[in-house]
Order: sequence, then C-alpha cells, then structure tokens
Amino acid sequence: MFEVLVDHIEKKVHLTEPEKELIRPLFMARKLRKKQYLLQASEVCTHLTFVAKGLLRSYNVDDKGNEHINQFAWEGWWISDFYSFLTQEEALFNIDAMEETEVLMISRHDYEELTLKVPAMDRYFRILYQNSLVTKDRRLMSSTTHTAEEKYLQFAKRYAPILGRIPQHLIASYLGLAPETISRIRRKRMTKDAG
Amino acid sequence: MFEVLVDHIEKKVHLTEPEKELIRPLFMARKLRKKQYLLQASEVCTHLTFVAKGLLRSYNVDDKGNEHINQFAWEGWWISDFYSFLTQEEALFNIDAMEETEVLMISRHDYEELTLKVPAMDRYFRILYQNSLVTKDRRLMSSTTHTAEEKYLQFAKRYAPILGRIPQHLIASYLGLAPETISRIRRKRMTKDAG
DNA sequence: CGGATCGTTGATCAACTTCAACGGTCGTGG
DNA sequence: CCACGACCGTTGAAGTTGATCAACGATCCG
Repeated sequence: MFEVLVDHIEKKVHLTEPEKELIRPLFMARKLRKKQYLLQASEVCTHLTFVAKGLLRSYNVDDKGNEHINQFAWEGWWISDFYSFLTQEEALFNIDAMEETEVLMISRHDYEELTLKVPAMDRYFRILYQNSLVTKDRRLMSSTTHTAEEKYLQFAKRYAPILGRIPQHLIASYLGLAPETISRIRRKRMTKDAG
Repeated sequence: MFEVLVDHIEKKVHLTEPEKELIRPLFMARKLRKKQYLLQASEVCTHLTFVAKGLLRSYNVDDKGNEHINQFAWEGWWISDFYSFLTQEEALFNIDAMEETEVLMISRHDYEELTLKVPAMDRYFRILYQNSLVTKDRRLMSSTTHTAEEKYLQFAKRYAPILGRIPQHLIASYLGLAPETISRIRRKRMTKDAG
C-alpha cells in the first residue's frame, strides 16, 4: 500500500532510499467502509489523505440541506478540506467513502516536517498543486461558460475511467445540476445517437 | 520594484542575501499601458508574471465572442496562463492591463532553474499554490451553490480594497453574470438600505 | 419480501439572460 | 473650449434554461 504512494511520488520527483524510509513512518494506513466518514464538517481536518484504493467524495451541505460535491478522489489522488488542514479551523466539507477504500494519511505536523526535511517532497507537492490549479481553473471556466449539456459531456470525457463507479445523481451534485437535468441530457443524446 | 517581490516572498519563506542575488537576474521588469496585452490566446505563455504595481485581468473568449474573466491580479499577485506556461502549448487565456502596470517576469526555463537551485522558492511556490487552491475551491463552491446576489456580495467583500478600480461589467464577467444583473442587484440593495 | 437507492418523466415555476433603448461622464482631437 | 465618440451603468419587457415538485418504475440487497 505504501508502494502505491511511493510510485505516485516518483512519477514527479526522485526519492533516495533513506528518504523513503524517512517518509514511511509519517503515514498511517486506514481502511474505510462504504459510507464511512473520513471527515465531517465542523471537525478540524487533521490529516492530508492519499487514496491507495477505492473512491471518496468531499462535499458540503448548504442551508437548505442540499449536498454539493466538491471533489471525487480515487486511486492516486489526495483529498482533504485543505482550508481546515492548513489553518486548523473548522472544516466546511464532509468527506466520505463511496466504496470500500484504503487510504494513507499524514498529519499536519508531519506534513510540515516532511516538507522541511525532504525538499523533494516540497517539490512534489508544488508540482501536484500546480497541476491541480490548472484543472480547477478549467472547471471554474466551465462552470460559468458552459451549458448543462456541455458540462455533463466534458465530465463524462474527463472521468471516463471511473464513470461507471459514480451514480448519476452524484455527478449532478458535482456539476451543480439537478439529477433530472442529467437524465434529460442523456435521453436527448440517446435518441440523437439512434436517429 | 524587485524589492516588492522580495518582500512578498519573505512573508512566506526566508531568503539569504546570496539567494536574493541569485534570484534578481532571473526576473525581467516590464511596463504595460492600459489595455496592453501581456499574453494573447493561441500564443504560448512563456513567463510567469508578478505584479509590482497596477492591475491585470486574464480572460477567455468563447465561441459567441463573450469574454469571461478568470482572474484579476494587482500588487503582490502572480498571473499567467498556467496550463500554457507548464506545457508550452497554446494559451487559452488573454491577459491584459486594466491600468498602467509594472510587472516582473520569469521565463519557464528560469522558473525551473530557480526552484531547483533555491529550495526555499520551491517551498514559496508550494505555499502560494496551496493558498490559491483554497480560494479556488471556495470560488467553485460559490459558483454552484450561491445565487447571483450572494456571489456579488461575496465578491464585493473579498475584493473591497480594489473594488473601486474594477468597472462593474468586468465584475459581472468575472462572476459569470450579465452586467444588467449586477446593476439590478445594486439597485435592490440601495432601496433596501434606504427603507 | 420490503426498504433503500437510483433513474425517469411530465408539468410548472423562478432566476437570470437577452434585447433594446437611454443617460451620464470622461478624455481627446479639432 | 467644445463636441464627439468611447465607455459605462441603468431600466423595462420578453425569452430561456434549468430547478422544483410529484409520481412512478427498476434494481439491489439484507
């Protein structure tokens, strides 16, 4: 399981054996059942978590009780309430498992330690965040410029590898659409493809 | 001008004098007139730019010719088409000056060099991107969960210090609203405050 | 078997956009 | 110094997209 993490890191930066040995004990492995919370809103997000296996979602709940999904994270992704993790203030997001999931977690303190002691990890996270910023920019742009249909099609394309693992109403929640809207878009496409 | 940059960096990480001297020649100073492009879509974004003075915007133009503003950057902010900068592919965004502006620019090559030679800068950018991710998350959440009015009020609050420097129709473009909508929201608020 | 979960369909409704026209202000060139 | 155009905000009326509400059908699983 730790190997999944190291493989992922080494796609971006080189790690020496001693560095790997330094990193290993900083991470804690954990298994989550389907529907189990990793974090609940108003707790403090104490750990950054890496997904070795399975699928998680982060979401917040608005005043009217509607859930809005912020992120899906599967094998090879990181997830957290980043704001809460950095500031140690109350989390706004909930995070829970959509499948049986295995994660590796690092605490705020150890994260700081890690980035200070292993500059390669500073670099790794810098590159990770860099890429993440690019995709967030795209998503943001998409959310204001695209129609419901365009958003859905783009999502389907981008998330093709795990599309089958995400129920439609959660895709709707992620895209900020009503589940009915997704349903109608798909019907329209079906008949179009058929005609 | 270089001092503005160094001050900004030293709010996040410590730099030694030799490091500062190493950094200085990597940046190129440039002045921009109002309306002058820093980058146009379909060019390659060759530099990361730091704003020492003035105000820039990045935006893209959709199929119908509508502009969608992605970011405002004023004193102390960085701006670029990050995707293009990282991949050296064609830029999707335009960047231009909304005021007389002074910037410091670093090339893709020197950026790589900088982060490799000065680990503190790897760390600086890591922290910068970290924070940026948090605000992007908030904005994304806001764009799907909030009404037009909530979005505008949130913007007005967050951008209070430079609100006077941004014309209303550009705020509309940033928020993904019609200019008329902003106008109506403000009117509603005025009469409300008066009553 | 029975409840939970998920998707579908139709009807109505609300928020925001679009279109069109107008008024004010600012800066610049004649 | 004034006149004109560019730029910006405002207002009203009509139009559209997607949300909401309500009901139903299918599948999965304990």
